[in-house]
Amino acid sequence: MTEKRRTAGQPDKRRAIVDGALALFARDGYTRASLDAIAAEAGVSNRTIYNHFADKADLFQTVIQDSTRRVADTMVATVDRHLGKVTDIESDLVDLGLAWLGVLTSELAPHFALVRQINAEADHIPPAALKTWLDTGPGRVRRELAGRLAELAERGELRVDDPARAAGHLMLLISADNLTDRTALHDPGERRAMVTAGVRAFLHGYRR
Amino acid sequence: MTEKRRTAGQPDKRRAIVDGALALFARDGYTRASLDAIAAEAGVSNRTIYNHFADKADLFQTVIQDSTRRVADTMVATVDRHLGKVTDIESDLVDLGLAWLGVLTSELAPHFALVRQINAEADHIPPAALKTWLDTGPGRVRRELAGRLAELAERGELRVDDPARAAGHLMLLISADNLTDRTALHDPGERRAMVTAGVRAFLHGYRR
DNA sequence: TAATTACTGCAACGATCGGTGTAATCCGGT
DNA sequence: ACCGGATTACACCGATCGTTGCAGTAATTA
Repeated sequence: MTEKRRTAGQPDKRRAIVDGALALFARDGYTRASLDAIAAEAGVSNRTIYNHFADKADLFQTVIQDSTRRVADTMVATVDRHLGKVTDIESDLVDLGLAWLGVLTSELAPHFALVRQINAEADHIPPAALKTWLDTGPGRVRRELAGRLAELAERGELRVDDPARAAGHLMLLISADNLTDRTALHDPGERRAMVTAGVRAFLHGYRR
Repeated sequence: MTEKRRTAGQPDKRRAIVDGALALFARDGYTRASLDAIAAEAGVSNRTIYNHFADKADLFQTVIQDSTRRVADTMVATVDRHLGKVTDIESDLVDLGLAWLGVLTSELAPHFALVRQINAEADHIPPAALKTWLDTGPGRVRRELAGRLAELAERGELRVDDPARAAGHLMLLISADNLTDRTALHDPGERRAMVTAGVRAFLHGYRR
């Protein structure tokens, strides 16, 4: 044996399958996305999919784990890049928010459609898999952001009782319109307005 | 003719169908929910569904419109009840938040699972239907809440540049954990903590 | 009473889909 | 040149599903 294999089949085929499956699962959902369509999207035979994965559910969970790890890596790096050294907290948070929205509309965009599928399909996903996704995906990003906010609190820049909750609030406020009018994400002016308003709300609130 | 009919069939059967379809569409999604299962849930013959609706898509859109109107009515009434006369803004907002979460976990809960299905299925829903849903559902509630916040701003209680955006922020902060750890919604202590933290963030922000 | 309407149960059709078996082919390693 | 695993195309099975047709029945109306 020349190379140790963690999984069956050729790695490039496996990658093509996972990528194609992500595109179709994200757009069509678990039930509507057929394995024939996924095979065609991946440029692979239907039969080959079963050489790499036990069944459709196995492929789905693999796609979730793979895409989640990639996006969480990017998100964590984005948080560290913008909150590693903070000079002006308001403008730095705005920059973080703009970078955040940049990820939402990047080539990683299908992942967030997949997240919507997960949220809709939660009752039909094994609880253990849901737990793993929550912990390695949004949970991990939130912990990273919470740590940065705690640092800023120790330096006296912020007043944060519960860093994890504050991180959740900031994530929501930065991409507020992502949950209602998603078309706003593609207009640069709207993006800036949404982020600045979110950051201002996060910092100052609406009292008085 | 003794009574004018806006739609075919007997009204009670129609109501049973729409209610059963809501339960199954919300839990299983559009594709997975079968018309046989919906008919069984409604205590109605499969064939009767086609007496009231053209096809599955027609039923789905009807369910969306029906459930959306009901929930929006409840939400608007909740907003008016808690923000009609405001004495202590912080405690009144907390009460609104608790009532808000009460709706999320009430017998109207299936609606919000349906909303998750809509968000996942958006690419497969006619844009006109999506627009109508957004306008008569969350949009309507947000406008109502924005009007109340604008009142409070005029009275000098709040500082609000964009009432619609502020309303969106408040809605997000009040039910922050609804988008990640939905199990927190069923623990009274967690609910109170989530709402109070959200309201405090909305009013005061995290600066200093 | 007669007629209209709605509901029901059942069968059936065509299509789609997940999954499997099989035989042929391709390709890297020895 | 040989071998073994990987890939492919194709056919197939059983199940599910949306939808329709049809005949019978109950209820409401003229």
